[in-house]
Amino acid sequence: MKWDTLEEEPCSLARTVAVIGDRWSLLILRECFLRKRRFEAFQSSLGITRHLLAERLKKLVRFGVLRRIPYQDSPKRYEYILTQKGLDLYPIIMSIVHWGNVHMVDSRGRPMLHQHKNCGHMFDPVMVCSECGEPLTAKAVHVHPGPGARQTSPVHAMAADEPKAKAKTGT
Amino acid sequence: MKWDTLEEEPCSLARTVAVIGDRWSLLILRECFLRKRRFEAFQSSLGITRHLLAERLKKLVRFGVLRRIPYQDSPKRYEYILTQKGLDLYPIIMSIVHWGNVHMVDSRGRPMLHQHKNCGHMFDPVMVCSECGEPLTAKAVHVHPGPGARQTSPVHAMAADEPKAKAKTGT
DNA sequence: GCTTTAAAGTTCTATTTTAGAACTGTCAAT
DNA sequence: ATTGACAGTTCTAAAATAGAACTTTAAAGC
Repeated sequence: MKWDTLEEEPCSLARTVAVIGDRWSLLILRECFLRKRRFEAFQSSLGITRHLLAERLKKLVRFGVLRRIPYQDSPKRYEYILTQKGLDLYPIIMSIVHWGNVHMVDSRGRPMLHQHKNCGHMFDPVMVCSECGEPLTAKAVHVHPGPGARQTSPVHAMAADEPKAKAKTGT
Repeated sequence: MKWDTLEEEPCSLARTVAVIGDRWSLLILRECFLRKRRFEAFQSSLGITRHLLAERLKKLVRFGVLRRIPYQDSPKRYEYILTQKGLDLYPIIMSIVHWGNVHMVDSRGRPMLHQHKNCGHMFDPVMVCSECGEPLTAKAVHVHPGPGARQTSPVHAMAADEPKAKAKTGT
């Protein structure tokens, strides 16, 4: 499986991974959510090579996660800001941070705390069911193929109840 | 920044990315949450090279996300199952899937639907505040340095207002 | 008994990606 | 006239990945 085919897989996880599933993209997005917007700012705080940074920014813009906006004209200069599509990545970012908070902290404690402006409290993110509001666990969820599920050749589907099918050796 | 230093950054996102921040790890985890457990099963449904699969599985075991358990003795055979630490990745996986459902679907619709066993409904995951229960958005969250924040030079944690510090280019 | 098959890896080379550093072009300030 | 900031681009060396073949242990088929 190559990077460009990933994006076309009948799997929402694979498609999202095609956009943000590499270390640098996620770190760049962290900076974006911390209000960083400029090439130099990303580069110096991440230590990413300029070459890769340019490439990743282009990719994020191409996928509509960031928008490239001129902020001065003399020498044309641009900054990168999150689109709504990009802002919608917030639950992903927060759940990644939360897992790190719970499972990867050292003795000194959390590097960062989050305060909810609405209620004023320090909080953790919790993922709940849109219908009943209960916290979600893997075991409490049943997976069904949706309308966009693969139904072409019998080659590897990724639905929950995949039979034994596939063995991509046969085409 | 190298992969191994990433794990030691004073940032929960970076530390988590050190564990699961590459395309194959995330796809392997998808399979784990879909009840796949064996080397051959991962390999044939993902099309990952055997070499990389072996390496990624080792890494996930090393970080305590998967446990390697023998399921027969004659020729020793092992399978990989999620630990509690691994199961705790569920919100990350689900929010990735959800973003793909919202922003990366084609005309055919979602590849997969999720049903909550507790309430019986098809649902979407929603991330809420642990304190007030309201849905979270990036703009409604204020970030503070925590006890584990970087404290070497002047305060700059990777909080919202990092100056330019650490310009690796000089002085 | 001999060959094939299966699982779970390991080993090998060719190709692609990434790291690290230097270079480019445009303007403002010194 | 020179320096510095910004947003990149270009180059080579080093690292990671793809793709395929090979290994080991033991059961199954002939």
